[in-house]
Amino acid sequence: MKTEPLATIDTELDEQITDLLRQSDQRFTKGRRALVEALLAGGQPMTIPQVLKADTRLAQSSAYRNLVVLEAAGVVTRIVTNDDFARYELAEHLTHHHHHLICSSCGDVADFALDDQAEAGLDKALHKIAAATDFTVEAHRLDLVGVCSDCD
Amino acid sequence: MKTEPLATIDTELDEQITDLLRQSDQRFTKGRRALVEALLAGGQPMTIPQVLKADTRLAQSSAYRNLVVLEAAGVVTRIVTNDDFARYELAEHLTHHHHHLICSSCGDVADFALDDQAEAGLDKALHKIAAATDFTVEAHRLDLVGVCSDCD
DNA sequence: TCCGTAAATGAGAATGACTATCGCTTTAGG
DNA sequence: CCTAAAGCGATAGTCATTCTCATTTACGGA
Repeated sequence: MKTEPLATIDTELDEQITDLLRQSDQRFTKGRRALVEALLAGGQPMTIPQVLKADTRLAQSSAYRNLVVLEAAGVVTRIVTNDDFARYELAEHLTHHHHHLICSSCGDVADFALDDQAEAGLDKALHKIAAATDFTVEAHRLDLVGVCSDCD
Repeated sequence: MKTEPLATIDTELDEQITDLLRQSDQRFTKGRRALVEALLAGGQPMTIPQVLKADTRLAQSSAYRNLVVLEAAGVVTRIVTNDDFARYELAEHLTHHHHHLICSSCGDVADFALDDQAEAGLDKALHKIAAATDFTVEAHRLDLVGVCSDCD
């Protein structure tokens, strides 16, 4: 595995990820670093084929396996839309809270953020709901479903 | 295909569905009616195995095929979580706008509604976002992810 | 009511994203 | 430098979902 990163993982991020992995008794290996770099460079949730294409040094089986490891460690998030492939992106606590624009035609996903006021209002409403159910709420997920400009 | 419905489709709903299907050049056949009845009786998003178990007269291949037809016609909605099975429920315009509580452990899904004020605020914020993107927004999807009481 | 045709059905085969296996390689750490 | 455990990657396997196709059903005209 050579080292010609698609994107640079700064020291802070590196330490955060190393830490998260260590908590799952896992190492931040070159292959896993390459995955994170590819996701970082991608700038949007990526399917495994996209990741493999972005960095042809990655083996398919290892990519699948390591993305599972990274997800279990809380480093990446798996997003599942209606198309055939799952998508991955860096977890929110390594980036920032955001939401998704999902194309109902091609399944592509882009990120967007709600303004603070709207997010706060949403949070408040959600807390009320959470309190009224027997669910232990961990997170909320807000997606906009539509048709992207490519498919239009 | 006998007729011993799990739930009763009232005349209005029947007409709505027949209409939706007709718009896709499809008929509201007995098998499709049985699917809708099973979903209606289920009261929550159901996997195909659950549907088949609820009505053993249904053939697996037909259930899969007809749920695709019903989805294309806008009669049902396909919900995909992180577990292995897709789930289906009656489309919102046949029921009412609502959201989902998704169990991150078992994948089970329950419905909930936001109070009107919160929903209105969310809608407003979302419209602003939609206007700022090159997405043609069709719908929004808000899920709460957590752990259900069974898995806790 | 009786056909003829087109759609729907259902049993089984095929597809393909994803997972498991397993021998080889790399790494940590004494 | 050595050793044991962890990671790697090629390949085989799994299983939800889709496809195939022969049979059955149902709509519409005569």
